[in-house]
Amino acid sequence: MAARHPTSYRPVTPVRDLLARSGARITPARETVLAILLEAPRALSHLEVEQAARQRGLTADRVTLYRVLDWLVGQGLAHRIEGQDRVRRFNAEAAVEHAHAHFHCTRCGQVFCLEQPLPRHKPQLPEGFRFEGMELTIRGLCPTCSTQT
Amino acid sequence: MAARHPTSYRPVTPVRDLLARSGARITPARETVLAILLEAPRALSHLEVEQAARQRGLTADRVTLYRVLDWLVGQGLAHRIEGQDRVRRFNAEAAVEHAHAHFHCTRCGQVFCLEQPLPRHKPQLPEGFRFEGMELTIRGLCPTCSTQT
DNA sequence: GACTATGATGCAACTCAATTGCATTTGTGG
DNA sequence: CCACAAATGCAATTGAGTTGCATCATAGTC
Ligand SMILES: [Mn+2]
Ligand SMILES: [Mn+2]
Ligand SMILES: [Zn+2]
Ligand SMILES: [Zn+2]
Repeated sequence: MAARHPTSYRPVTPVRDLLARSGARITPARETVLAILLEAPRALSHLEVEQAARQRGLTADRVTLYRVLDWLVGQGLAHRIEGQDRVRRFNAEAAVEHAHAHFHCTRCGQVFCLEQPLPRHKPQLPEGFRFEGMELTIRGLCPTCSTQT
Repeated sequence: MAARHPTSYRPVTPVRDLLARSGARITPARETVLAILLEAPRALSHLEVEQAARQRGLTADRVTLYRVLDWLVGQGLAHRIEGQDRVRRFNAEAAVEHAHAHFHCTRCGQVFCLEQPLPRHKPQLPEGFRFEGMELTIRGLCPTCSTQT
């Protein structure tokens, strides 16, 4: 409920709401990073998250951002895409389940989430293998890069 | 054709044959690495290749192995799988086209090539995106790891 | 078989994302 | 407001992969 003291008042944003469900602490770093991921049109690298965080006035250490990103993934609030360039990228888990493919631009490195759903059925695996999840990544050129020399 | 001098005789193995087609030089490092990849039952990391190479008596530098692996990929003689652990793994391009999925064990890190073919059709992409290729990686536990505590 | 040009290798230093250990700070339930 | 677990900051470290440049070896030519 709203506090009486204006200085302690903080609106319950959707972001804080999402974080609250985890039962863990709501910290500025977690709030800011999740907000960034939710608003991003594509998956962001740690570096991109760091820059966006600075723009929002967050002065968190690089390591904290790494830890926040990992934590968000662990909470199911974000997912992680492994690029072809050894850089991990993240975006918020949309309300819709994470069952979409990703597009990795081989020129600029950007990663886009595609509408393209993954094959719905679990793939046939040889005897003894246990399924956990799958990732479909398409390589190619993004609209910007494909129109350049 | 076979040389007359036994000391200079070298059999034309399938490996040398494959390398010869590239038009580039046939070197011990290239021969050994390609042989290793061809015989491997799964995709190997640079480190695994290095160890296998040592066992075969090849004393090549780490950097050379990196360069050989890249070169093999460039020649279409091998393909590269990007793991979830920021480690690249390689295996020889089978005679059959490389259109199979890979399985990445989340416990031991091993990568297996699956029979499972990729979706044959190019996926539908939003306007402006250009397709180059795709990679389907399944996460889970390998037979060995799935039977352990 | 020796000669040579060019492509391959060795070596050391470097890059860069990500991780770890530990001291300090901070969010939150009571 | 307090206590304490949880989160953060900082510095050092890891580990895969890359780069520049000097040296060496393959394969074509004589
Ligand atoms: Mn996504
Ligand atoms: Mn394969
Ligand atoms: Zn691009
Ligand atoms: Zn395993």
